[in-house]
Amino acid sequence: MPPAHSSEEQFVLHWGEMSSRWGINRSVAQIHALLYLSEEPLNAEQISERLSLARSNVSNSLRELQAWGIVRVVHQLGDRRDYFESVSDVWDMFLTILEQRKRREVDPTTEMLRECVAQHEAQGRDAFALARMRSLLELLEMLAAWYGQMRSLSPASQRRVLKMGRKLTKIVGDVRPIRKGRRS
Amino acid sequence: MPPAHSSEEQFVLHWGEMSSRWGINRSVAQIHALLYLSEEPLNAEQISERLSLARSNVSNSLRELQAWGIVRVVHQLGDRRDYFESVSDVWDMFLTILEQRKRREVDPTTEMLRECVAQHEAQGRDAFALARMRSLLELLEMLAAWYGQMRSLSPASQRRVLKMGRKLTKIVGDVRPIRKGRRS
DNA sequence: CATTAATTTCTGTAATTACTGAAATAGCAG
DNA sequence: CTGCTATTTCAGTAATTACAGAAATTAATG
Repeated sequence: MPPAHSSEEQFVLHWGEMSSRWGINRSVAQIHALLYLSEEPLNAEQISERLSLARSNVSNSLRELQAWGIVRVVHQLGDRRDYFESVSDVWDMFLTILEQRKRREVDPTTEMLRECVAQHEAQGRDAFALARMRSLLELLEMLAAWYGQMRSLSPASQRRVLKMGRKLTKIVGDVRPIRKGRRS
Repeated sequence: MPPAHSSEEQFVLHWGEMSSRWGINRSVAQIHALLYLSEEPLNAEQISERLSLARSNVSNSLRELQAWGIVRVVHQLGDRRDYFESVSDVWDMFLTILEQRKRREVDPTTEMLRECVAQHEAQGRDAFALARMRSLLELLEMLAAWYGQMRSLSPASQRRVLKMGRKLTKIVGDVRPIRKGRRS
């Protein structure tokens, strides 16, 4: 075991703690953190040792990370074990996670809403509820459309949009940088 | 109880199912869904009945919804019970949730990263790990900056940015709407 | 100040989710 | 085919989280 609490370990540990807020489990997050900081790929055995996790747990967690698309398997010559490495580009990683979250969290919700709206229209009873469902659906569709367009830009342009910020303010012609007094 | 499986109920039920993906619990989601579809505010008793949940559960869930800022308490004249209603504007609701998630999920992570980077610099051992932590931190800070600027726009302008989409493509001067062949 | 209604806090239980260790499977080397 | 190593699946256990019901608190009314 490496010297207790190197700052790499700090990071791995903290990343693991954050995990619950992000809706993934600790093992998965810790493994990802470890791989992200590691210059060379690691195999399951090494990960299992470093983090004191059961091999089976490591195996499953690695599978999940691969499903998310942020960890890849690579091979060393003359070694038949699987080695794993994290996607290195943070922007790429961010987009990948965003895409996955959209797929898992937003898309099914949109689909469900569409069905609810359709069904509600058919039996057409409560106009108020219908209107509310519709505006929710509209929002989700607008967001999805925007996301789709951003995604169609080259990574370079995506970064550019992100860095534009202030300039956007002018383009969009906003005179009043409103100061919402809401809550607190 | 309304006729089994009106589409309002469908919505409430489905919303409850989605909840786990969104990282909140079923009761909270169901209550929010119910309030969102309800034209008039409801009190805890009514909610408890409608959804067959324990009063205490309803009470706690309502508190959580208020903490999220998407449900408010209102009062009827001559009735000392608390009545609750959902924020009605979906855009407002969206921003509120985004803000909260940033506060709970992103900000602490950023803070933690800053500490890790500082500490790592101090003891300055593994340059590779340090570089990776730095680029992660950079990304988070960039996103936070962008978010801050968007938030400073008036709601109207925010919507405008959202609807711009295609136009942004030109402003940002992207010629090649890249088609990333990544995965499937 | 006592009574009653409304709400919250607390405690135990149920349900879910995460994890381990053992057993099974897959795949390569001789 | 046989033995060996890496990986996965599975079944049981531990830990966490969600929830119900009772008890306690708060607040209003007469």
